[in-house]
Amino acid sequence: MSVTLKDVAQAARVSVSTASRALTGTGLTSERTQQRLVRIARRLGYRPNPIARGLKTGQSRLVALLVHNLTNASFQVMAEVVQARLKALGYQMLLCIGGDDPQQESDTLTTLVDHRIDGLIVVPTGKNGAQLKALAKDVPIVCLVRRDDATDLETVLADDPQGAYLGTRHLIELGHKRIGLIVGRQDTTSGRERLSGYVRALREAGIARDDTLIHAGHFVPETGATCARRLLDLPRPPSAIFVANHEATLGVLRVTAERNIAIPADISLLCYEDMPWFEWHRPAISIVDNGARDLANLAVDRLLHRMDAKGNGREGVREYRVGARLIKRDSCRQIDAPVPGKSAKSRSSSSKSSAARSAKV
Amino acid sequence: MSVTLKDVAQAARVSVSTASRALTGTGLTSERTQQRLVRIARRLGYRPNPIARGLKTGQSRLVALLVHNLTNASFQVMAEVVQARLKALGYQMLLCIGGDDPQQESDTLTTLVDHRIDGLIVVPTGKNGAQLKALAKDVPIVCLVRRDDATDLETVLADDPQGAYLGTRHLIELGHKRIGLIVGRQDTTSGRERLSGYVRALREAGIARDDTLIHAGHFVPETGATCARRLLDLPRPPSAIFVANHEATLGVLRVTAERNIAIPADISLLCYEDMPWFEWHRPAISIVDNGARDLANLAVDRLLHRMDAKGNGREGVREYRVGARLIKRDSCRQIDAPVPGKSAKSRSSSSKSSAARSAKV
DNA sequence: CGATAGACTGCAAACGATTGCAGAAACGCT
DNA sequence: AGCGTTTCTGCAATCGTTTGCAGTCTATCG
Repeated sequence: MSVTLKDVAQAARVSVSTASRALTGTGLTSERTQQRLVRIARRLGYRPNPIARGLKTGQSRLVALLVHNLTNASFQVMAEVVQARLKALGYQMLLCIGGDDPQQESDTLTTLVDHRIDGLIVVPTGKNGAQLKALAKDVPIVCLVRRDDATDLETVLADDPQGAYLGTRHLIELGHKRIGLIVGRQDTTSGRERLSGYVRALREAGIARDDTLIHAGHFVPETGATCARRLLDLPRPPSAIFVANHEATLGVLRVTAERNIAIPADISLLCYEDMPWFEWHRPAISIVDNGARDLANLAVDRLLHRMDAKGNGREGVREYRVGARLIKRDSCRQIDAPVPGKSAKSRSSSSKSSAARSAKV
Repeated sequence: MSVTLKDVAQAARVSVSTASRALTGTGLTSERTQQRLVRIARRLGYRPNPIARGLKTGQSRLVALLVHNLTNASFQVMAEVVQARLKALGYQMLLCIGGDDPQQESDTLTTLVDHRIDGLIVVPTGKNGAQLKALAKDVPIVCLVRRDDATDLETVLADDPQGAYLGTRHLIELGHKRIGLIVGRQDTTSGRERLSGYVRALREAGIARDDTLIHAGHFVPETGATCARRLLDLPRPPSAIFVANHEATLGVLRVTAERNIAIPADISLLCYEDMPWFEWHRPAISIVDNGARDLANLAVDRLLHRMDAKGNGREGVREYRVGARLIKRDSCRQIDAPVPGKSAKSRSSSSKSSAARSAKV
């Protein structure tokens, strides 16, 4: 069917081994035959068979990326970045979707090593540490976004403590004193770390922590809705909500829309992790960007590094943090300074919705 | 490193060939040895090496899916569906992102066949027909969502004429007479077909086609914004907008928000292809669902079919349509019947935003 | 001019499976 | 018992590469 090395060798009247050496550029052939073979190979349209090559070399030119889903915007950009980087290097990406389910993760992992992947970037569920550790002996592995505490794998993490800190500080600087926090489950690293960043910012600003303003929950929109309602139903509702649970954002938005609460006039909103439509939304939604793109890039860097330095001793650094950054858009507003009689303009601009709110809430 | 067939054979004191036959279940071994070998293989943790197997059989157990991006929600669910189906069948999915760029598509295609993929599902750019056609001789291929007119490949398409027809009819049934259409480029199948569905519904209802209400453009949010503005700036603006260009939706939404136009009070909005947040948005956005999930499933079905019936003569059907369906949510409203003096309630509910609109538009 | 190093090249054995062919064993039949 | 079938097993080739080893050739040096 397709043209093989043998065909090229025959056409050039050399042996297969010479052809191989010339085309892989192992430098053990004379300049002249090398060039000649390259030319002939091109003319014949020779393309090496990765399967045959893989059988001999034990490499597949396949790198797998295992994420939970593709709904999460961060995973989307990670998949896109990883795929683009790898393709440029002549690798193909095997994209696997594990659904954050340990069983699926485990199955997938075994079939992946069966396929002799050359490397793996994985967002671990955290429940298959032993297996991952074992596989790491055969295949370079880099963990992404989450750490699997049962392993000592190299891990690329978002700087959630810092991100949450930056976000909270931003709100504080805008004059907010009562800041609601909607955050992820506290049995996840990101959930805990974001809470701690929030707390730190508060502490630095000398604002007392108020636990009625802090709500943790699952990574689903419903969480956002129920938490938002609780926050808004408080006797003294917050003037800003920091939704540090990406998946909860939709729920929060729905509740504010239902209650006709204007953003940012009535309440400021700061979210976590970007979505393509955030900047198209009116008001455009300010966020703390977890740096999905950078995370993916760094993960690829680290993976490539390990793939090159095959099996050399363990290195020093095993955990990398990618800086988070604040992207200010239009969903957070400056709280009127406590100086009276100067806030006429801003008040009037929000009067309509404030009225609507007091009427409905 | 890992346990090979030879190891199993040795442990069982049979030849490699017998082991192979027993484990692949080619039925040429006695029941007893078969069972024995299976047991031993399991005990030893034998897992066949797909690379070695692939070299001999010419199969890789790899199926590729080539889409334009992962931002589009339809592609996301397609990727998830395809991956899930394939995994269940013991295939791995190679996900490639071509960015709707012919050059990238072409490159990707060649490396994919290099890797001896067993099958390919592709959303074609339409510019590499010749190449696709050539590859189809070696690999089963199914086109998805778009047709490549230069080929006679089996193709799974959304029923866009019907979808657009359903959507338009829905709006007409709600009493709308002036329906703005924002649709995709007219050099794409979907762009043309959706326009035709719209026109047909209008014709059936005896509504004259008004070309000032029809805007076609690229598949980007900006298109939505500019088209929406044109529509709204019309002397007699439409009472409903049908955004039959998925990517344009964000732009439309932004413009209505900026101009404080209430949906559906001031204008009804019907979109095309679902997004996870559409039902969380307030108002929840009504859509015509293109059936991404069904499309993906059918594509997999057809591909598997071709992969089984390897190389048998061409069949009859080469084009499949997957039905679109209307999902009614809250962004389209019934236009007040032309009977006067009975519309007090609905008018009052929209009065605020109408006022705002007249003030700003 | 002969020896020797150096630079290329080819032979053949892998890699781990599948598979055609032929031999061996078991069985039934006359 | 002898023979033909049937059923199972093993040998060895094969898929397309890579690579250790040994051999050939040329050039250089004493």
